[in-house]
Amino acid sequence: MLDNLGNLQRTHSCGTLRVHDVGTTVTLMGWVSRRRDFGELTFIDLRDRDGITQVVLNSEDAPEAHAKAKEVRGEYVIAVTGEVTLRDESQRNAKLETGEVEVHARELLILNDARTLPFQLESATTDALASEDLRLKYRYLDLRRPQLQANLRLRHRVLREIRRYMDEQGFTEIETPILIKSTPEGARDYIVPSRVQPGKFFALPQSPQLFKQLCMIAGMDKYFQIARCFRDEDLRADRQPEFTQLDVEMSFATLDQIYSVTEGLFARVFKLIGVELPLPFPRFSFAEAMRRWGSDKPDLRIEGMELQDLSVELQQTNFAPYVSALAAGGEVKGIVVRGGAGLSRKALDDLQEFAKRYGVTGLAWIKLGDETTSSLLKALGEESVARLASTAGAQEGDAVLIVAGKTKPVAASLGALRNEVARREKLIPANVYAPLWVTEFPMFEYHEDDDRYYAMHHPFTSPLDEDLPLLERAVEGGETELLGRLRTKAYDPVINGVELASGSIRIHRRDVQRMVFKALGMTTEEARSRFGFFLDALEFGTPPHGGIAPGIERLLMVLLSTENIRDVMAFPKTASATDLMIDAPGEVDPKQLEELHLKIVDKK
RNA sequence: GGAGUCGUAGUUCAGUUGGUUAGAACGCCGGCCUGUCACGUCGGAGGUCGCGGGUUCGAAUCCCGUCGGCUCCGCCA
Repeated sequence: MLDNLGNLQRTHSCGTLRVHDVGTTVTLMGWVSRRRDFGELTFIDLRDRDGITQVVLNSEDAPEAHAKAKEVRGEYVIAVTGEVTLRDESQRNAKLETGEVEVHARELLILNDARTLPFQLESATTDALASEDLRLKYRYLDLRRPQLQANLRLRHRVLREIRRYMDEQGFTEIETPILIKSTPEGARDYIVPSRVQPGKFFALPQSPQLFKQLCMIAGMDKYFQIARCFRDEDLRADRQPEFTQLDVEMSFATLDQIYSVTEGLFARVFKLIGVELPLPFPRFSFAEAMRRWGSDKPDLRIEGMELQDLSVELQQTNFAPYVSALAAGGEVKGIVVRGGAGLSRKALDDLQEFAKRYGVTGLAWIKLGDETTSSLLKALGEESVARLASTAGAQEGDAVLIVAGKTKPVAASLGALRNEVARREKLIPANVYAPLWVTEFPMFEYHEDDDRYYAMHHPFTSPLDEDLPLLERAVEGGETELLGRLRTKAYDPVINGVELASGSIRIHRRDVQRMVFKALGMTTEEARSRFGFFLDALEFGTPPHGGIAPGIERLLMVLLSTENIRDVMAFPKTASATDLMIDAPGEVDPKQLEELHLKIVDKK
């Protein structure tokens, strides 16, 4: 039989009672975390979001409540009224915040029962949790775990701090529409059919990009929004189809102003976890970051292990794979693993397999142990190998890992190897936060498959002032190959190897915007049909403006040192973009389809 | 689109030359217990070995397909 709550009110939460509460009568409500039954004496660990309090039920003092406690099972919801008492010295529990006291129940109400849970919230023997699909199906149970509760509360505090800070800095929070129009470039859109306009579709925003620029044109001056964004692309450990960005845009802003607002924001947020970020963040151009770390988001917690160019050294040799890579305009580069001479054959094989994922054909190595060993010894000879190692900067006891090929895969593989080796060899210090800016991203990226240039950031990114003549020559003068050299006023703040935001100064001049569209192979008519409203807006006095958009989940992942984006969202989707709890996406009623003028052609 | 990996009681896992009745721990149910807090103790129930097909006298185990979770590459302006 269940009891009614009636007018009974909680006086405390389960995490708050302390020695100074001893002697008072309290009412607690929560979930039964554990029950320990000694016949005439029963203990219940009562849990709510704040913690756990031990409740004691004694057959002598409160026979009725004690009898009722026999019916109680795990995760039952109960209310307990009783007296707070001090525990004997020997009976205290240092693991509980409330462990110096306990509540002697006078009355117990069973507010609700519970089926046996499909999985144990916390495993008693190991910290092995139930499989993730099961936990996702019963996400509301998984969320009862104190760790996830703490994560969501930090998320709340971060969002609250962000709103405070942005307000202090004079920004206005403005909401923009969720039902907008599909834009062909960029990520795949989630689309929504229109019932009222047969055959037409809305798209969900990948970001409020154009709307925030329009807010600048509207004279709002400083805009922000904590905005949900939608991208129909394949997922990763740090990517979900819908995620949240702090979207920011400001008028008349210089690069330095945006850097400083952003750094101030991160500093404030990191204070929530007691971390003082070193300000200002060091800045590196994209070119320098790629050259030195093989990544546009280098993890600067890892000391050194920068990419070393070995091309010059190897040009002289007659080792065919390297000579031909160099002849084809490629590179040979390596990284030095301090103390890596001890790497086993198997470890090196593993690293080779790892490197191959990034499009290089092999991974050569040199180990400077008691004697020098190398996969290149036969091909190059002892002397060349020794010289190579010294060019790379390796010393006694180190190893050098070497890859060859086109510039991009070489950087990608070594950049990834740097992180992987550091992770495996435990070269990443704990509780260190290493921020930086990566700046001057290229404007365009050449795609071999369809022989054209694509905007690397988005087509509203402003080129560097000094590179504007290049754009003009490329577009008006037909020197298309110059597009690859064009640099932009785009910037990403990176902390611990995680790209935490992305932003740029935008194009505010219509002549420049037209040239960029043209460079992307868009005719005037195409540009008009896609972005006509925006090109119109640019004609009416657009202030210089720029902004940035930190990813809230990424930020929380760094704050909480978790690798899994699902740890920082309440209701995430699986790697195949489904929701196992609500079983979405799902089919819809044929009537709905008909109303929307849709027909399923092939269900497979 | 591609690759790797996992899928066995409610849960986490073990289970190899293919062979009797598929095990352990936790959880669950019942008994006992007045100071436990991962309580203890005695007893009990609980299995479509993800699903489908094949090979075989015989399949959790071998083969093919398929579904699902996770991770990575491509993708993510």
